[in-house]
Amino acid sequence: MTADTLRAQLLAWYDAGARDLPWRVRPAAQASGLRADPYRVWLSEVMLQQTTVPHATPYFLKFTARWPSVTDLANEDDGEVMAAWAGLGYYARARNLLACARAVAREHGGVFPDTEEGLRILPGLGPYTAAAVAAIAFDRPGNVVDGNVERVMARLFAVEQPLPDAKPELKRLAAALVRDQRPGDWAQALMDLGATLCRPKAPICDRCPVAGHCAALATGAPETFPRRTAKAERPHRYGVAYVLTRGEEVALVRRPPKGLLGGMLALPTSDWRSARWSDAEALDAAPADASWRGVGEVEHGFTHFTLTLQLLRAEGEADDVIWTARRGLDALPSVFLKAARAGLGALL
DNA sequence: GAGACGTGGCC
DNA sequence: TGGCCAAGTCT
Repeated sequence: MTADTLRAQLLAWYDAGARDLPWRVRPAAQASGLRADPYRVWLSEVMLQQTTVPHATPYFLKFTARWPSVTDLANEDDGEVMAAWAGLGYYARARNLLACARAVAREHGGVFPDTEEGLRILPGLGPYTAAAVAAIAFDRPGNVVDGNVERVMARLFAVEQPLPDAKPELKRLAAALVRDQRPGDWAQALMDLGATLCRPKAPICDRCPVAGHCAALATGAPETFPRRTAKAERPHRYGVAYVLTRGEEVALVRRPPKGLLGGMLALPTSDWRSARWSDAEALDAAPADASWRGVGEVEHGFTHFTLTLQLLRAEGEADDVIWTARRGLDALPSVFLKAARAGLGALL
């Protein structure tokens, strides 16, 4: 059958050239009985949600060196894990990571459930991650569908319906290719194809092992798949960030546990709104009575809005802040690291 | 179920 | 340079 031919071609390509990634056990090694560690598979999958391999890899190495097992992670303090995650983004992932590790440690004796259904209940494991961990770590057949797989399906079958409406159809097409044989390798082969050859822009079709099956290639413009509906434009917001120093230390605050940058350390800020802040308004919202002076601004793009942070700097005292040495600033999310650097640099 | 939720790289 | 994009989940 065509589907089985396609599978055989893609798996052969994967066997010959699977990427060597720190959390992966390559097919040849699996043949000698080596299996992937569920903890490492889970950790990598969570870090890779909406995140590129180059960005996630150093974090994965840092986490596994510091917390070699899920129990080690479960026993760590929240602040330490949030600080280690700083810069990776989507911080709800870090909060759920800890909640999941503690659930596995407390309710499952430190052993991950070995089925998709069992995994799906854990915090931070949605349909994709539960299926991926079940397939990769436990060799459970399942339909592992992420953005790569959606793109590959949209191209193989030249799906005209635009994303995100096409998601159910793409998932159905992917399901029709799943078999009981080598489910983990199949999932990773599909994702490797999407990441290396069947890329969003400039796909490398002349090296694709399944180009002969690709309806999008046959149209002459494979890169135009998947179709997408136009996105709404991002609004702009303004806020004031306060860089308060006491000698070599900087005043930080802990953000509320939910919402944007929830649970992370931050510079004190005003509210964020659609209008720029006047000097008087900015002084009014300051966390301390001090000789504030403007030291410029920084701009930062979030997923759903663009933020301009007007920077005010002063030397002084304040209550309810966390005084932090400059070295500790690497626990800040990128937006505040950028603001802190700009504000402190202005003082030199 | 539509919107919230980060970041850095690329062209 | 600014919009697009990357191994999604939660509410």
